[in-house]
Amino acid sequence: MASSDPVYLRVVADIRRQIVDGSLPPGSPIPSRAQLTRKYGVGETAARHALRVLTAEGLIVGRVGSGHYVREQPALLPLHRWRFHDHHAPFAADIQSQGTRATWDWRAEPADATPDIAHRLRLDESAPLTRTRYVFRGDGKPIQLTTSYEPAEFGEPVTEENPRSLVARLSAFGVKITEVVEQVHTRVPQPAESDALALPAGVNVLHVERTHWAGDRPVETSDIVIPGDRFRLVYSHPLHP
Amino acid sequence: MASSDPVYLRVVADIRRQIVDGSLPPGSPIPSRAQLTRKYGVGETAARHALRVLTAEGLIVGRVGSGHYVREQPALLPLHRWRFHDHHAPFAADIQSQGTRATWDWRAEPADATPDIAHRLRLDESAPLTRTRYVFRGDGKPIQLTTSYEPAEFGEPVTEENPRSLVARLSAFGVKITEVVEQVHTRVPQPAESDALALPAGVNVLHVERTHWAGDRPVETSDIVIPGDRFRLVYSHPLHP
DNA sequence: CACGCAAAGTTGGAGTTCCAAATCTCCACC
DNA sequence: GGTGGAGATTTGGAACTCCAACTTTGCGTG
Repeated sequence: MASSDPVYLRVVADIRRQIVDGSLPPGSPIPSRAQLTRKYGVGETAARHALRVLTAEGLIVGRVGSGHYVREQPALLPLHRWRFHDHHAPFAADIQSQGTRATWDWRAEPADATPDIAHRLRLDESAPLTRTRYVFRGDGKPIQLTTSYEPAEFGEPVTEENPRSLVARLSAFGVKITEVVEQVHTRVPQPAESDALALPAGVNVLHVERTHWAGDRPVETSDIVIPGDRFRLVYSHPLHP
Repeated sequence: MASSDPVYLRVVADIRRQIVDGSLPPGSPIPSRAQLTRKYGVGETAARHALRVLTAEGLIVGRVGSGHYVREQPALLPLHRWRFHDHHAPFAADIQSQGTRATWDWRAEPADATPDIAHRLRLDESAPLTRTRYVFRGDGKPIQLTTSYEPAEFGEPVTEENPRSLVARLSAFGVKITEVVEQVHTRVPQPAESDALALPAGVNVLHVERTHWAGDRPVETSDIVIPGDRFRLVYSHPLHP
């Protein structure tokens, strides 16, 4: 920590150290702006900026009228991605095993392929699709947003009366799913997602791009958006030599 | 966008919209602070704050003396997590297929188990371990940090003269690896990681916690840290009915 | 003793100003 | 035509200030 770099970084580094090494456990109050200016001999701007940076990093939260506090880090609940793959809502078993009530709703509607989705499903642009948007909830609060796309020719989307899994629905068309591929990356939430998932500042999402394949033909693809501060994805892979 | 919410958010929302809808393609200049104050009729603080927020979101970058520009979003290179599992450096094949030169170095040393690692390897606290730190580079620049832990009893760590894969090394001890489990989450980089990986502001890392199992015994566990803005993890899973 | 209210403290939005360091532009000079 | 330098811009750090909205605390009154 060179003494040459910005003073606000000195404050940030000092508080961050205390948080990560445990001397400031979750819930502890952070000195107020006024106290920081005195304690570190810096101006309001630097104190304020330091608090903002720590907030953006997700280490602390501010409560208007009260103060800043070390953020309670929620436990990272495991989502076992393959274990329940032939389940209508693979996530439900995991969520419920955590003692949380899992619910979800969805809406299917016709849509035209965007360039991205057309590429993922190897279709022509603007090909007719069925788009289904799911909101998965734990104890009523949204915790996963999924948008699923499949070629319109598979007709009958998921309905209240026909809540069968994808594998079951497609087998009615003689299509046998042979492989699932998931691509995971992380990104900043879009405002709508931030809103829907009630994400605190500075929390990224995990974005899973899942594609079901029947042989070498992609038959369904989804975008799955998950709060990055509350879940971890679990993939297991047996080795047979 | 209610007209009641902070003015700086009006600026943020307007610029963000132009970036995501493509009217401001990567590389385009963003109006300067002075121009923003005029254009939106706000004060310096609001203009400055808006630029800071967009920077933290990773949408723009500032260059001192020049201006702010829409950030070039690097392509998300795929890392196929299982395909090369019995490879000394599974990532090398993927990196090289991208036309990038892959290199790596490492240092093995004895260490005592931390509570976390002890739990993951089902050992007693402070049990003796071999800790190996890898730095993987693409064209010389660090792109992946890995720390691997295995019980000290497996002796002989990876050396220059003995660069065999984990599977091969352990089979010499009669230990046959049967399963690999990877747990993926995302988090803010630690300062050291941010430094080593040269991460731009606002970029999270993907953290993969990988454990190799021999039956129901964990025999190796690693923490793998990857820049979240440049890679996506690819997991594929065959379905056999 | 209990209750309510006022005062004090705190966050977050917003404005203004000053400055160092880097960059860019353009013109004058060779 | 090329080169160098001066001046204008721009970012990023920092200071100070004002204010609305909210929370906490503690005191005084019934």
